[in-house]
Amino acid sequence: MTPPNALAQRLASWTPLDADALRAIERLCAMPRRRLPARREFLREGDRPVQVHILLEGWACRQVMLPDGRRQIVGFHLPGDLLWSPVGDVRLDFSVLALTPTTVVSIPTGSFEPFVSQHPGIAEALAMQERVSQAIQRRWLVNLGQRTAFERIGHLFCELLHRLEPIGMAKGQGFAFPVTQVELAEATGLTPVHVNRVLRDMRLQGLIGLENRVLQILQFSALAQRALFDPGYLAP
Amino acid sequence: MTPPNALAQRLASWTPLDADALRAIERLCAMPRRRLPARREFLREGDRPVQVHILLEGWACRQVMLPDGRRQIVGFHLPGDLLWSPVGDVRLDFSVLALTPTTVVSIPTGSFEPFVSQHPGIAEALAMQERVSQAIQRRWLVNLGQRTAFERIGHLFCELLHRLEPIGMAKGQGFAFPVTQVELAEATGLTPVHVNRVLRDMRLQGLIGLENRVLQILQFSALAQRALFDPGYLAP
DNA sequence: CGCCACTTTGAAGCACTTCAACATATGTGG
DNA sequence: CCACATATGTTGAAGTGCTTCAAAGTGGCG
Repeated sequence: MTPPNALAQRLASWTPLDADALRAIERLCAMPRRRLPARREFLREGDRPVQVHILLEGWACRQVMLPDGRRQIVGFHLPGDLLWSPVGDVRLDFSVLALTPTTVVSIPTGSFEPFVSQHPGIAEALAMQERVSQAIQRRWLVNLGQRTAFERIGHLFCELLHRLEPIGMAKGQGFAFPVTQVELAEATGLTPVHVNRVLRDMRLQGLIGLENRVLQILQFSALAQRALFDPGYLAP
Repeated sequence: MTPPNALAQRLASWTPLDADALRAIERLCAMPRRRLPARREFLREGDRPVQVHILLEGWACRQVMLPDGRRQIVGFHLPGDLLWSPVGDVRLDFSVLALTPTTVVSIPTGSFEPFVSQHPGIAEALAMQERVSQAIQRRWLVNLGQRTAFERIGHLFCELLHRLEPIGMAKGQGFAFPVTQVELAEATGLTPVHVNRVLRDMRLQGLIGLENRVLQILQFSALAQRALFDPGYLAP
């Protein structure tokens, strides 16, 4: 389904990569993979994973739980995303959950580090991808802090379209959207009930279509404008 | 006032550093410094700084502005924090503003990279500090998404006490707190009016004292409990 | 078929906002 | 050093965006 080299496609979108680097990435993705069913927890808060984990196929999310059961989704992961790379003996302060059936490749740090240092182009691409991830995280903070429910959801939809396009997972203005309304609520800091009402309004206004887990953004520019979406933070 | 080597103090709190590494940090901090008055913008959204900027003295904050004037503070910077290090040609998606008079040291990338690679201990300490910064960012997201006004403010106070302690900027349970109520509102996604009322409640309940820009946490464990604060994410 | 997860809608409530006014610090120029 | 302007803090009253509670409808899957 997804081309085997989602990672190569992502990295190449940041910096041009030569054939040598692309072959190296292929080799890396040939390492032991793991397939997970939807809704399976892959990494758990408190773990100290010793490998580099990269998502190759499917959607996943990062979440933090509070002791009283409240849960916040702090990010969505798409193919080519770095789920985690160990540093020192830092513990995971979040969990990673598959949202669809996924494929993850797990690379021993001992194989990953020389690989990166031997290919400066790849190192730079990884660094840029990391910076963009951080920018996305900041933008989520702005969303939760300053935006209305409509803006939060609209902004998320615009962001996802922009992230899915370069990896070939968008068809025109639409894409497969495996996130339930409950999860959408946990990502936007709203209640599922209110998410449902906002989605209804967006549909009634002809801005989006959402059926059978497929999201169509029918009027992108109108939605982007009302959600104050500016893609500048997603691409250097 | 602040010891000249706030950076050394911070890095050493992550990994033991030998005398050689400490001398190297001294040399680094001897590079051209800049002093800024309070409320001066240091880095501006859209900039492409070419140097590594490290905060040595004073408080600063990161903020993102929306086109309609709404503003979100996405983080507070304390002495020893890395304000920015350039990667590729990524643009800043946020601004950095001094909250007190500050001292910043700006190091050319050409001097910084060899310095890091020659001292693996420092590289590791920097990497851990970076990871903790990201964990803080995630925790802020959880705050804005899931927590009540009381919990947001209480959690922030607990976090700041924990961050200020290891750099010697806390006296017992108190510390200088240069953040205005307007800024506190912009950091917590609330209105200044409501921040004021929550602070009044905290005072009336004997949890905190806040006068003349000095914050006293009078009952830390009670505040931490009511704010669901768990310091695990701040230290490995 | 029947279960369970997800979606949808209504009605009532509340945490936080908005608006407005005043009080208190902070700073600045004459 | 005072007079004035401006930033910051404080309080009240009214409004609202979102939540909470409750119930019913829909769809996928063993």
